Amino acid sequence: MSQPYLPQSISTLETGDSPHCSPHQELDTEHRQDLESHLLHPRKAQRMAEFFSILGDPNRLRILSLLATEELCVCDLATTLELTESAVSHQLRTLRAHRLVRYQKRGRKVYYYLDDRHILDLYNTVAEHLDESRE
Amino acid sequence: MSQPYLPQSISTLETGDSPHCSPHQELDTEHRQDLESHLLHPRKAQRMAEFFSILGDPNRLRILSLLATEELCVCDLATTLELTESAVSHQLRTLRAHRLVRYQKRGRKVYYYLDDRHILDLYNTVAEHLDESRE
DNA sequence: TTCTTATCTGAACAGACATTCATATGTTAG
DNA sequence: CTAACATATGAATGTCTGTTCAGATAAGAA
Repeated sequence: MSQPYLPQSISTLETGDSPHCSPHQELDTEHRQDLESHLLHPRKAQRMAEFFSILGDPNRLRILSLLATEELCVCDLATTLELTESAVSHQLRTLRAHRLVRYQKRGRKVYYYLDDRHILDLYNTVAEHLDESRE
Repeated sequence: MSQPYLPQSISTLETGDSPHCSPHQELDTEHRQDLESHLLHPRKAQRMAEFFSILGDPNRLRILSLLATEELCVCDLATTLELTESAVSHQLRTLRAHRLVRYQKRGRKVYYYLDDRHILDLYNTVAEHLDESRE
């Protein structure tokens, strides 16, 4: 269905000799509609971006790496990561708000655990990706 | 091998009645070493975070969504996304620097295309994830 | 009750970052 | 050559965000 994204596909793009970006002569209507059908809707783009942004912090990733094995309380996370308990709590708040983690109170401690195994899939996919692209 | 991450695993954590976070009585050495063996190394955490951060911008995601179908020049991207060509160029610079896209000059235009199909996998995984978690 | 402990929260500060604007580079057409 | 076009780049600006600090809340211990 969809064209390959490699350079060889250039030929499928240029449907003639007319350049696209002339002042008032843009993409022909047909091609333009085709393009926009593949374009990510702003709302979904926003939600996906927010999701990726949450994983875009080293300390949040390290928290998740620990919670991937077992649930932990704030203080254990803080000591293991060598971070302030406040900093960890703030990060957990973010992770909680976006449903990446859940928590369960036991006594005066609060144990956090991963909410969704999908996170682990993503986590592993990227880890592998980075391993492949050297170092 | 690894423990499940669900609340039920609490019992496997507490190896006794001694709380973890007492002032000077932290995690017992054995458990601490076990934890740290699963902890993401700061360097790798940093690299993974940078990678996720790149996907953490709506306009970059929209650019990628278009390049997923076919390669495009800066001006076509700009008009389709209704962004300044300068803004698009800056974003492409970022995507280029982190090897998410490549480019090929043809005449005075520069055509960009995805560098790696892994990006699409990630993209789709998250898209599905967000679809599942309602809306 | 009072005193710790564990966590949370809001404000404030600093750093990162996306866009805009102006300008520079490079390419094709005339 | 010059003019128009496509893209790249640097500085400046406004916004977002992660941490720290101080204080609040809550729960067990004495």
